[in-house]
Amino acid sequence: MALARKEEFARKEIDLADFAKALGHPARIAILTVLAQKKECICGDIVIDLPLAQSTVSQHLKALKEIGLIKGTVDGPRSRYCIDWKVFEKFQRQFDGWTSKISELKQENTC
Amino acid sequence: MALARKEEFARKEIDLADFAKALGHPARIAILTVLAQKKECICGDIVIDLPLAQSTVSQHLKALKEIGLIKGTVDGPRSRYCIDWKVFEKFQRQFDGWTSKISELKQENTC
DNA sequence: TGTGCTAATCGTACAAACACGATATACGAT
DNA sequence: ATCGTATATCGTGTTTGTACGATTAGCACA
Repeated sequence: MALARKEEFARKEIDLADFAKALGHPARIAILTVLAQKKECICGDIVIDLPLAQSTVSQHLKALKEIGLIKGTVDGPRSRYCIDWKVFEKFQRQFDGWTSKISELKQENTC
Repeated sequence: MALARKEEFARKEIDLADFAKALGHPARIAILTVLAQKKECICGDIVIDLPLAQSTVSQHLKALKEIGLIKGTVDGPRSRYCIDWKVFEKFQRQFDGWTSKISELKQENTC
């Protein structure tokens, strides 16, 4: 990233990009999908489902947690994760807003 | 990426992640937004709008082109770019499909 | 044929992402 | 107290992304 020009963009663009970036790896897509379909989602269950080492999965979980898409609680010796639907839906609305905005602006193009 | 375990995920997950990744930088969000609102979008116009060097913008354009979200044509000494709405909408549908799928599976969670 | 413009590509530097094994931590059970 | 299990974190190597200046390539026009 050399010198993170990122900050010079509009807040909206940065937020949207961060959300997209969080979904920008198949492992994280897979994790969210797994989390959605299990009621009690323990870290180990996810590790089994993915073709990755435990430590790598842990990293992806951390990334999703940092952006707020998932929450985690400690339950004895294990960790339970779940999607934070409030955050998820916020991002979804934001994304929808952006796509419908640019779709409205859509013009017949010249190329 | 060490050794690109990426290939071991499902095609659907990879496609979705690639799309998200393409949107995973504010510059590329900004580029698409600009492209949507101009009929004749010349590379130079985009460069002026962004806080980045010409060569860097060119790289981002290339990335968007590679995944198919935009098309480019040469027009004399300049380059014209536009969104490939067919591709854009394809990805949008894919994303919608995924979000509604996981929303349906949504359970009251335990954490 | 040369000049001037636009945009792509090259080379480079640095930062971040990805992946793993090894280790540390935290807890339950014995 | 000890052991076993589950998960997080650390250290490390490799790859990819981001950014820039410099150069190249293409085209229009004098």
